Amino acid sequence: MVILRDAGSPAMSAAPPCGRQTGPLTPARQFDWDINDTSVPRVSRFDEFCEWANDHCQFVYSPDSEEAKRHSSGWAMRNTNNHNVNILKKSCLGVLVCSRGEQCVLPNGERVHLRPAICDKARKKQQGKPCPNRNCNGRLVIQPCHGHCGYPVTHFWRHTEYAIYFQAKGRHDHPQPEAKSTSEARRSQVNGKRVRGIAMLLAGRDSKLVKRENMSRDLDLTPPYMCPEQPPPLIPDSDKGYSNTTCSCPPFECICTPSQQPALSYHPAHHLQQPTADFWSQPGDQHQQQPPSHPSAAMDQSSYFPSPAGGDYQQCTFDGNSNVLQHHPHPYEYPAAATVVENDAFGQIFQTETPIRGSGGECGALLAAPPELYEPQPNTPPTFTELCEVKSEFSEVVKSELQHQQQQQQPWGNPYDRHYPRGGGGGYFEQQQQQQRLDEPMMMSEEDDSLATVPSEDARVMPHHQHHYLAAPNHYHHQVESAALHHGHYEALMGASDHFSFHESISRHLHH
DNA sequence: GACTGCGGGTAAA
DNA sequence: TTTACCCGCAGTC
Ligand SMILES: [Zn+2]
Ligand SMILES: [Zn+2]
Repeated sequence: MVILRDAGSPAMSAAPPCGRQTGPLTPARQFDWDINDTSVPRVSRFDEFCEWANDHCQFVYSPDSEEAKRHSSGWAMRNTNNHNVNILKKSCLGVLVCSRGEQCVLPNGERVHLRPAICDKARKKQQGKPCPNRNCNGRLVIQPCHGHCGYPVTHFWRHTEYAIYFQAKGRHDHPQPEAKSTSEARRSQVNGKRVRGIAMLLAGRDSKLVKRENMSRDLDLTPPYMCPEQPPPLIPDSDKGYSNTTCSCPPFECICTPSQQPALSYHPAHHLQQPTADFWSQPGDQHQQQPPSHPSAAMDQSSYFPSPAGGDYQQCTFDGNSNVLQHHPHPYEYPAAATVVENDAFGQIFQTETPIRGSGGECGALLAAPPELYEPQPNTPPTFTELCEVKSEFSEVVKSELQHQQQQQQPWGNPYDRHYPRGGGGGYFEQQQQQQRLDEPMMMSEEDDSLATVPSEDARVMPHHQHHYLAAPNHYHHQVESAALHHGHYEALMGASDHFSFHESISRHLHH
């Protein structure tokens, strides 16, 4: 069954640079679907893959999109157990920055924004290592993400036979980490190759990002086209009982107003491109659930894909762990994705003639480290091997120095931690935190589980452990000329606020 | 070794 | 009950 939407519908799609699609720009975007919906709309055109999705946004990718199949993202997203095999949830790990913060400036004026390792073990190793900026004696620390109501931004991925649905919740309150391709390139180049674009690397930028940013500028894309500050809420206000200037942010159900938007918000060139939903598909007669009562969803509401999550809308949800499965003919699993080739970044990375060694001393404090480690060697840009050796050698030095600092009651802290000593702080928790830094690099996040919320009613319908991905034919792709679907679902955010207490898990770790 | 996805489990609200 | 997080496993690269 194919349901055409009015071509002139207010729901017409916008055409941001990321997830680009043809169509007029429309300031008001609305989301016609939610990742948790019982059914999601079929679309006739897909979004271009958006590597730096930010803010509350949604995309529908082709099932053939390698990036989408890999659930890749420029942000460092780690898997989260939401106890729902049909919807993959990932949460942001933030960015690896220098503990000296603003004081640490690379020769090219950029700052160190490394990509946190997804693996906990690897991430632990990263933290506390000396800042790769030769002019700096800071250490690498994680700047956690608080972009989703104080919690890390979350990404949700859902696969159907016909498309891959993506939904992001939250706006990153930290700089972009280096792109994955950059990080991978660096790892693969650790053995000996001379690194020319080190500043670029350390700043966490690659050609793709730069390219996108440039594209963004060229297109003069500004909110609301990129990321509306106040896009329509996913759930009609009337349904949730909020005014349209508020949001619901569980578990606090905060009432945010536009003025409460965090001042610090990073807007990569991301885009709220929505695919054109030409019709709503009906995969079968099962689970005909009432579709969302979106004003914009003026279509046959009986033709939806059943949702693996089932149930109704939830906004700013943090996922439950109900075991919800198959309720839907196209479970989440799919064949292993093919390798994604991202080589242009690599090429460009090593073209910049910016040695890591700078001339100045932007970062003043000295560290009890072997002087040679920091001694300027103006004519010999370091290789990554050197860099890693330095890191490695220095890690022990750092460790002992940290212990010394602790003894001296002058622990170094992560200025990005919510419990970073500010003013007169220094309570029990903070002391514990400091201890944690010394004994064991802080494990920032692990798999958090959450799920794209799964209403329990529908949850029980799904059998457990059926992981079959049905190859997605593209046959519907050209069936209908577009009407549009788009959106701009957005939930007002609290953003990164100091009033949020630091993660309980950290505290748990501290007690060990 | 690192990334990725899965999933059993805990704790707190 | 919901949600965030812990932790281990297995497959892959
Ligand atoms: Zn630094
Ligand atoms: Zn983030």
